[in-house]
Amino acid sequence: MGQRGRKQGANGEERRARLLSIAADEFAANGYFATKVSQIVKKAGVTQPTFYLYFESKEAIFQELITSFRDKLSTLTKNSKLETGLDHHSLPERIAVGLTAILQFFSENQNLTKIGFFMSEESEEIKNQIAELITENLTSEQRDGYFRSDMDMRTVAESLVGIIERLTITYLFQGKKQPNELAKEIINLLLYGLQTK
Amino acid sequence: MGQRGRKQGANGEERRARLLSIAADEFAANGYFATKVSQIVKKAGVTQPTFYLYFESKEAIFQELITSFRDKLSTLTKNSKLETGLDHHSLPERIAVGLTAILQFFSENQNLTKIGFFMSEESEEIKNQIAELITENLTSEQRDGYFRSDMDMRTVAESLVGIIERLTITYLFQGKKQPNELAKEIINLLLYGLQTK
Amino acid sequence: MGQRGRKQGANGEERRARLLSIAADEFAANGYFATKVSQIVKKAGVTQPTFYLYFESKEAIFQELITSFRDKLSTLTKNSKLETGLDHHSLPERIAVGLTAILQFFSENQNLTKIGFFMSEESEEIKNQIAELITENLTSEQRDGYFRSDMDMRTVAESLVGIIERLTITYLFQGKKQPNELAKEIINLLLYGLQTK
Amino acid sequence: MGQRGRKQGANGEERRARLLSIAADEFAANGYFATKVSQIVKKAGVTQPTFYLYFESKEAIFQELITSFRDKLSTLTKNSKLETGLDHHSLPERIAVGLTAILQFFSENQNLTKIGFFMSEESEEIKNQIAELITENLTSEQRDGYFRSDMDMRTVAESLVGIIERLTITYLFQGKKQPNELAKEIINLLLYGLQTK
DNA sequence: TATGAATGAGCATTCATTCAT
DNA sequence: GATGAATGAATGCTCATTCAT
Repeated sequence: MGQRGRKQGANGEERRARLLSIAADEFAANGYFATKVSQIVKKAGVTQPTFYLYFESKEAIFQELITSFRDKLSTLTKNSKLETGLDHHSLPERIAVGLTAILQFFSENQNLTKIGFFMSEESEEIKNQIAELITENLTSEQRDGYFRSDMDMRTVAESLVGIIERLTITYLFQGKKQPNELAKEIINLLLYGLQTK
Repeated sequence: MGQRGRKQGANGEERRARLLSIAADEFAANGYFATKVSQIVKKAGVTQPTFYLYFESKEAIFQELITSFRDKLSTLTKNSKLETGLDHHSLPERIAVGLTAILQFFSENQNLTKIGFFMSEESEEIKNQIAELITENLTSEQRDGYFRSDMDMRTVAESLVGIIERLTITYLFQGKKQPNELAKEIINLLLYGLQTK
Repeated sequence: MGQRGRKQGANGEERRARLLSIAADEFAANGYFATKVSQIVKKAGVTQPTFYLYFESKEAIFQELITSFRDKLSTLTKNSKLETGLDHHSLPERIAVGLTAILQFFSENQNLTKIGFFMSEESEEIKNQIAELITENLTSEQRDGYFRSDMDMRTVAESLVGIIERLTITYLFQGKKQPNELAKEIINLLLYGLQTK
Repeated sequence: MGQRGRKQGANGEERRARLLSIAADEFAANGYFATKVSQIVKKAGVTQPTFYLYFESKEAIFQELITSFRDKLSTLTKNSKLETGLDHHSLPERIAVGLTAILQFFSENQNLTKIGFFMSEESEEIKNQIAELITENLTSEQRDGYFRSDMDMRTVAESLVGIIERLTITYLFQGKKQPNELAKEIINLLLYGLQTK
């Protein structure tokens, strides 16, 4: 036997997944344009035509990564909505749960996050979508009396997105802080502010 | 006569500035890779060799734009440092001054801001630099007792940078809010937080 | 059961014929180069390796179609030779018989005719061969006194081939005229000409 | 001086014309698909980008050749219309003038003729257009009493086109007959037919 | 100072064909 | 007999950059 001329256990699905993963590495490292199909296939140990066996085009594989990111993030964001009837004491830690999950996802999927959140033309759109979802959650929570009533929750949501994206890069991706730590700090800042007590 | 084949009053300096400005338009609109030197010169009404008379390369003109952005932003950020001895009442509006100036600059230089803040490989570096400067300011201000002492000012600075970048795109560039309005909202959020009073 | 993954009753011969027929469709519709083996097999519901089980190559299947056309046409042309001893009255309709048979064949085998007569590199050769055969017939018939003796029968034969090919496309393939009608018109023109009587 | 790195006297227009001419050679010899841009530029002694300096694409240069052929042929065909009031004696030689001009054009532009008349997807369209123009001429001439009134002139026109295309290939392009000879023979056949007098 | 003309180097994509099973 | 998977070898086209003038 010996699998001559073929990578160990490389059936179609695996090959596809492997290409997708390597493509994510490359796109994340070099950006869309500087990433060459030739590099991807080289690292995957296949030839160029094989690439086109699994993906329509370079653009298509990139889109697939983005869509994957967007879908997962959407779900996580929707799931982070607070239930009603919480008492104010438990609020911070309840919020932390959803935020930690999102940061955890970013932490575990750095390449995907870089691509979807920072390098694609759709990044803005994705962030807008997330901000929109967060706005819905916050507004609803504001009505439940969890937050000050004199603030525009869309602005808060956009700010939160900005904070998340920035701290994700500077702390999470650098391994300087853990998702739950970061979540707590963000919440601490956003709930109580900087003012001297 | 005498000006045939040449734009009215297009001496070297003007031509250079014109190229730089058009390049900023193009880079901001299409990104680095999708912007072609051929497009820039076409819009500028000059030939390709002329472009290389003024700029070393496509990369070089891009860098020049970035450097210009970085320098101006650095200066503004440094200038936003608070003087000592302020009383707590005037704090918010004093902070707003510097922040407004920065947002004003972004608002008036959208192309440059897009390029320097959102599309270049140096964007991270620039934001880090800004965050560093802000951290210094905040830490100093914290020591002056303006802010809670139990918060890591680097994290706050990074958060602030994130908020600024996000609101710049979603509100400032859309013309939805003015620099000073936005500055106030940001400060309001960061000083007092979301908690129900 | 037992036929799973295989078209009902698709034994080797049938499958081969099916591929041949579909290939004829495709070649006739799109030409040699624009026809892809992948298309042919897709329409035939088989895989590419199966194609190569029945045919040496894309070129080979094309050649087989051409050869088939050429052989059938040769036979028909040879059969259209007039017998000796005809009287001049019956001449036109006797000629019409052979010509009709050829046009009938074209009409019933449009794909094959397009391929063999109009799209292959051998088309010229095929037409030459037909012209040669017709020349023999005409010359023989000229010797029998059926035609003017002052005309070069090779030129006439080539002209006839030209007329046939043109009217085949413009009338026969469009369904505008029937083989026997067309035959009569051609003969009418070639025998009596355009001159005002 | 010495024109180093540049072909003798190769300004833009000449280069373009040279490429066009070589492309005509190649297309005529090998067909559209088998002709590679790389071959054309090699024979022209330029690089591939130079090709794209003058032509949008391989398709575009091919179309330019076809359009050129079509336009010239259209003009010649229109010019071949007979004036009214000719007496029947001079008819044949008057017809011969226009036909000779067309054949002369084919003879002097073999490559262009091959491409436009025999190898392009538009060939049918071009022939139809020519047949249409000829039909107009013939019908008008028929009304002037030059031709039998019981024949459908569209059919005759198509037949004439068929004859012309065939004899062009077999006699003209082979150098076996001159345009005027061929014109006379065609007219002789079409006017008087094959019948024994 | 300015340009018409040219190119080196590269890239995404295609397709007929072939193994190993 | 049949196929899932793979590829060798091209090919059209692009673009930043540079001469010769």
